Amino acid sequence: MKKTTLKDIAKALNVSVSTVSKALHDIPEISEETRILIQNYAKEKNYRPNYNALSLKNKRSKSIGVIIPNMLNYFYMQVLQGIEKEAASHGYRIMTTISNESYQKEVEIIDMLSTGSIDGFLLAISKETEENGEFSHFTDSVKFGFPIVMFDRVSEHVECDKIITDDLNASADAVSYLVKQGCKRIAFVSPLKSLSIGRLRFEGYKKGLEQNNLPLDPNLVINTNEPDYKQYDAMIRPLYEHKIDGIISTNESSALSAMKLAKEDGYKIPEDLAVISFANGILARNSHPRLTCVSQHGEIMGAVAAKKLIDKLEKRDDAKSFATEFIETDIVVRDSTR
Amino acid sequence: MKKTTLKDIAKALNVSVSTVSKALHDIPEISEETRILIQNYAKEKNYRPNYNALSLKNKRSKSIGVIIPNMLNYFYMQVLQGIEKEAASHGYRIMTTISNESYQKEVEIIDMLSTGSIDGFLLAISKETEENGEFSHFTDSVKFGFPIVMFDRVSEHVECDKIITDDLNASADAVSYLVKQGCKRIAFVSPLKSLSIGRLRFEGYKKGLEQNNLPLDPNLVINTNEPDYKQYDAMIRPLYEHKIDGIISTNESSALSAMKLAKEDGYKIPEDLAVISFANGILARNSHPRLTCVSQHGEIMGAVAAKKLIDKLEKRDDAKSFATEFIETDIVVRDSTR
DNA sequence: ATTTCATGAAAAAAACCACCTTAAAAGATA
DNA sequence: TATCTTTTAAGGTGGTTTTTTTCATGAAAT
Repeated sequence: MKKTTLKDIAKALNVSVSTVSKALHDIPEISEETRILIQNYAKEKNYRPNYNALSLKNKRSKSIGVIIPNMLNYFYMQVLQGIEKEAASHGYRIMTTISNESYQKEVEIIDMLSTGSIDGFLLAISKETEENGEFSHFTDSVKFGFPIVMFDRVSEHVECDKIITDDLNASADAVSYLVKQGCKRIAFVSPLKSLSIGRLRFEGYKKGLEQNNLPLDPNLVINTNEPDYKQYDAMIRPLYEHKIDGIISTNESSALSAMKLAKEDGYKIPEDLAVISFANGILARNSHPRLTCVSQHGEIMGAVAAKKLIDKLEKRDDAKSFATEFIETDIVVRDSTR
Repeated sequence: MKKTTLKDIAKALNVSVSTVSKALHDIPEISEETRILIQNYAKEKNYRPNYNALSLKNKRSKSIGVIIPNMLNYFYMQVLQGIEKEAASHGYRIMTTISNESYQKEVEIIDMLSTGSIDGFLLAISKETEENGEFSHFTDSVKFGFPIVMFDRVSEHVECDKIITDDLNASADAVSYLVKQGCKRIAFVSPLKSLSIGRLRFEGYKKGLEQNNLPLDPNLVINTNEPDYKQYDAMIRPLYEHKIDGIISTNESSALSAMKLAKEDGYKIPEDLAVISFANGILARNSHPRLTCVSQHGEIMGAVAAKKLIDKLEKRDDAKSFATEFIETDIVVRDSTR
């Protein structure tokens, strides 16, 4: 079976193509009689306009390109879900791609999608790109009329809208939260040193200590770039020789590693050691004890980012001015803190 | 800045549009000199043919529509990752959508994408659709020339290619594995009663018992439809009054619930109770004890499904004949079994 | 009362979007 | 003149939009 086109309808009803088009758009120059006739027939044949023809004519595809660094990440999946829902509710479809943390892949994706397939990008910068500081593929894309809204992992070197977690303050708040629990020697554990989020969370940690008149002890800081598990354990273990009573970790699995090692060293959680972690994913809900988290609201971040891009595409938002929006965090208290 | 079109190049070099097109396609009837000139200019201007124009002309978009019931599912994300990689390697892009387990959403998605946006579908059937047995949107789609390859959750009522886990035999194998560990009273715990995978795993459980000459004790079977956590705990708890020594669960969180309750009842894992679960996700790797799993190779499933669809689209595969392919499972041994 | 012509509605035709294909024409060479 | 190369022009993809054409009506003129 073949999809019905305007031409098919025109031929069947013995009218011209333009008459059909106008009738379906309720344009008044078509007589009531003809219009009803055409509309009924179109409905009967389940007519749907061809998307490619529309895109070609309108110079916009009502599609959004999404670049995710890594799909096996609960937070990004929440963001993606938020994007998909928001986009769908505005009649946009999304093309999902994975950069796999590779700069080269990012370049290829942008090149491949900048051909009328999409109207703009939603993306989180890959690790490699963030490390090598090469952002011209993004700025070029914007120059060629494909607006970008970055989420979570952003760069100050690209002029575009950005939606991020207020990592700095969230981190500082986490410190304050632990202090209220009575913690005095709070460690910071992060494998995200080279990412902007890693830096901000570390800054927030320092700010939090300062706000609470606690000293910054370098012995209590593990700030590194994704080591393998064994290395990581070896780095974390010495912490426990410093009588710590609180840990802030920038991701879930760090927190789990730290808790595992702490238990081996005889710490009781949360009595001797309170643990709070960024990223409120599946692990946090299912760990023993269940993790207290700085919850990042990925779905909201995705929805906000999508909305922002769509506003830009539909000119409800000034194309020349860019804003950075912060998504609030919550502390979800579970069993790893008192 | 504006994207370069064939017309732009033609005007700039003072030749006709078709000359440019032919030159870029290395068609021999264009002179060496002209060809080089045009190709260089095109490269310089970073010319890319417009996707919509191509799709319109060729009546194919080189895009695949993917319908996932739920994004916050590690297994489906592995599948999606496999799909994306395989598709990208063949020059296909994917449009990712979420049915959110809803029949209505599924219908809308198919309707929205069957407009030239995509050439075919990769999908896992939503729970609601599987329950109400209404599949005409799928069969219609196939009739209208949009082939479907189903993965994981499939239906025997739709004629199309299917890629599934060999759930029945995987489940039977899991029983045999536990029996080899010395288990004699093996329980089956599943919240997926109404899904085809749930049924098959239960069949496999029964087959496995039979193969090992063990009786089927209804007291050892919890087969239900997604209860809430508390209900579920209440259903599982009575198991431990029946002196079970093994558990097969059809999903990770069931296994974790069961292990939690078992520990509360004084069972030691894996000494008193061996636990094996379907779905080899993040939870399994991070639980205490770490879960032995029937690993499903989601990425392979995605890649195989994508390959199958692309073969069909490019007529390397007979459009009229449909096959069901099984993806092998492995048992990944961790600490919840001996 | 008949013809003429303006008016306006309704419908059809044509142009355009960017690209590809193919048939035809032009030009060069033998 | 015939043959071969190179270029041009036309037509098609499905839709929207602008321009043209058609046709009926009614008023004014004969």
